[in-house]
Amino acid sequence: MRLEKAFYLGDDVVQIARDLLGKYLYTNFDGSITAGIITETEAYAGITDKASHAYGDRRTLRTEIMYREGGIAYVYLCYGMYSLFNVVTNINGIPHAVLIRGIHPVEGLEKMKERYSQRKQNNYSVDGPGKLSKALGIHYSHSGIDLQGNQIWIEEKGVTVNQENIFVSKRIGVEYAKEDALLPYRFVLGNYEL
DNA sequence: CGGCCGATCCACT
DNA sequence: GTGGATCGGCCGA
Repeated sequence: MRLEKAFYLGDDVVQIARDLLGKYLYTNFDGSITAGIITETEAYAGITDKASHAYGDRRTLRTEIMYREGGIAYVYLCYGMYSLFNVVTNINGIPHAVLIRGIHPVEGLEKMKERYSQRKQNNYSVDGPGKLSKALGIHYSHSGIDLQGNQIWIEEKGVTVNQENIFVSKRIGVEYAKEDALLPYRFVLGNYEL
C-alpha cells in the first residue's frame, strides 16, 4: 500500500521520521524498479532548526521545494557529488523534511549493482544518504517530484517495527548547527520482522 | 563576480 | 584517523 498524501502532511516531522522506518522506498528510473526498506532517517525541523537549509526562513530557489505541501522529494547536491534524498512534510508554507540516510535493498539488486559498476569494491551496502541515492538512481534534478507519481514513492508493506529496536541519536555532520546539532532527531532501525 | 563551504564517501596511512 | 574529490548554492561586495 502506497503511503497516502495525509501521511506527509502531519506537523510533527520528528515523529514522521520515526514512522518512515520499515517503510519501502521505491524508484522507477531507466526502465527498472529498485526498492529498499528504510533503516535510517533524520528530521529537519524548518526555520527554527539551525541544521536545516531553511533555517531563518531562508527562501531560495533550492529551499523553495521544502516550503511546498508535503509528499514530494527534496533532493540536493552535497559536496559537489552526492545527491541527498529527503521527504518533504507538513502543509504548504512550512519547510519540514526527513533525510533518508539508509536502506536495506530488497528489489532490483542487479540494477543497483550496475549503478555501482565503477566502484572498486563489491560492497552494495547503501547505508549513507549519498550511496542510497546512487543505488536507487535518484539525482538532484529530481527535486520536487511528487511521491504519488511513478518515479519515486513509498509503501507500507507490513514490516513490524518494535519501538525498542529504534536507536535514537543526534544528527550526523551538522556540527555547525551548534546546540541544535545535539537534538535527538536521528533514528536507526535495528532488528525488524518482515 | 569571487570565494567559501557543505545533511559525504573512499582510499590510504 | 585523515585528506582529497568536486561543484552548486549562497553571501557579500
